[in-house]
Amino acid sequence: MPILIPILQGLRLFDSLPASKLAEVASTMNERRAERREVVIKRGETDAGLGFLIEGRLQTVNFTLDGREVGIDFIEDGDFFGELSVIDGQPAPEFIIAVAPSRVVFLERERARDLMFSTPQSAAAVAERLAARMRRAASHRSLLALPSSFQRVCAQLALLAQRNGEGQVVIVMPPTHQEIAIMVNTSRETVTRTLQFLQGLKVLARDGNLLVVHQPDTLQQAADGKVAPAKV
Amino acid sequence: MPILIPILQGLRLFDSLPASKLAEVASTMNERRAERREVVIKRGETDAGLGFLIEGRLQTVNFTLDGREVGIDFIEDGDFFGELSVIDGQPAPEFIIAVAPSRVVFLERERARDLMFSTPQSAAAVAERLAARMRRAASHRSLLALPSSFQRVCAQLALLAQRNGEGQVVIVMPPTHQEIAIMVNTSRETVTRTLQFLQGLKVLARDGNLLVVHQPDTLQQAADGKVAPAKV
DNA sequence: CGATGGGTGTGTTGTGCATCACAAGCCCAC
DNA sequence: GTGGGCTTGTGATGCACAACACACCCATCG
Repeated sequence: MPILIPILQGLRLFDSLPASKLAEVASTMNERRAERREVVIKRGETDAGLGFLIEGRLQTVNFTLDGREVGIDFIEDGDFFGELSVIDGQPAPEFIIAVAPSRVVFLERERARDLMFSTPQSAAAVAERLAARMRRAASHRSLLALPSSFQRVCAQLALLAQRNGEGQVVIVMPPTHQEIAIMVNTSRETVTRTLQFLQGLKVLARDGNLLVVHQPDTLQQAADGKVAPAKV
Repeated sequence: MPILIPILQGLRLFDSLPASKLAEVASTMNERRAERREVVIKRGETDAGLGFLIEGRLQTVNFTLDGREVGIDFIEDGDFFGELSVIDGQPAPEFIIAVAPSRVVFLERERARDLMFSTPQSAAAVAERLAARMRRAASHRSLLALPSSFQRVCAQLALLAQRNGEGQVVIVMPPTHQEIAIMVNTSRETVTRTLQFLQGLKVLARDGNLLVVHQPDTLQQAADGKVAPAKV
């Protein structure tokens, strides 16, 4: 799995590891492919180990008692996941589901723990990753406080957008309306209507499996409540 | 500050530290008192260091662009806070405010970092703490997905409730309605109405600066949507 | 090539709750 | 005490949006 090694290095977890050791670790990891909607880690599992997302996109979701889906976070390629159970040995608090065809590899729990805490550098790198996640969670929490669902959808879109090679701002493999809806506590229909509105303003345009953001600034203004659909 | 030492030990961050070293660390920490509504850490600060809450209760809050308050989390006594900036050196993402008269101590940033990552045990303890926070954040996220604000208030109350010495379930130093409201994305008035309803059912009762939960199970059912106020 | 099914687009209806407005407690300071 | 500041209680109003119900689109697959 030669392609794996640069990816692992990119994670900074393994900086202090000699290349030979890294290769050995990589050899113990088994790759797995996940299609859309496939569950990668089930809630309640304890031994899934530490996962790395090579490509694709995952979403952590939970379910309320009444069966409603709740989206917690998106995991983009290059990130890891399932670290909570690795760290504290407790069951996974939520499901992790592929929202795009994905390639993942797992590192067995004990091995991952050893790597994480064996050196101060790697421990610090792990802590930094967790801190980054906490910050994401906090900003997402603020997003949820936006008064109108229209704003929340726009803000979430702004978070998903990235600048690609040609200087365009795009959302690759856009999640379905439903998947966006559960992230921002709204209904699928409201997401549809918001996207319709934005496309009407030429802020967004669909292009195959790419969602092009033609006016990132307008999108941001919409998230801030400065642009809103006319009231009927 | 002799009382400080058992508290620090309780945090498990310092398990691997000899008592003499611990005493030395404790001596570098300066205690501070914070009254209600006082800001303990400002958003944007980078050098606050690692804080420990000896007694009282803190709340991490943020503000949306339009000036609306957003409650992120409550910090109970015995916990630490401000760890994100210590770990990654980035500015604090939100404000930390005392919601009850509190005593806090701070450990200077570099020193805290050293302690956190000097040994694998302490690094693991830190990671476990962060993991616990992530779990709290995730469950709070699910709470926010509850369809009715009535349920969200009840669920938040259930989270705040603790069993005290006499086997009663109580909420000590209950936060104000406003402080609860911003935690669960609702209005102060709705919190008031919910509490009125629960008191009418004798589920809750006010007793000085104590909120007694007479029927914890009913409270939980209310959070699950099984008990609700009659529609007008 | 039609069938199947997941995803998307759109109108309608009802209601939960934010918002406003103000009254009434409560508690601390002076 | 008594005043003045936060906190809590409660009614009236309007509107945003969830929920429902269908139509339509377009992949993919036998």
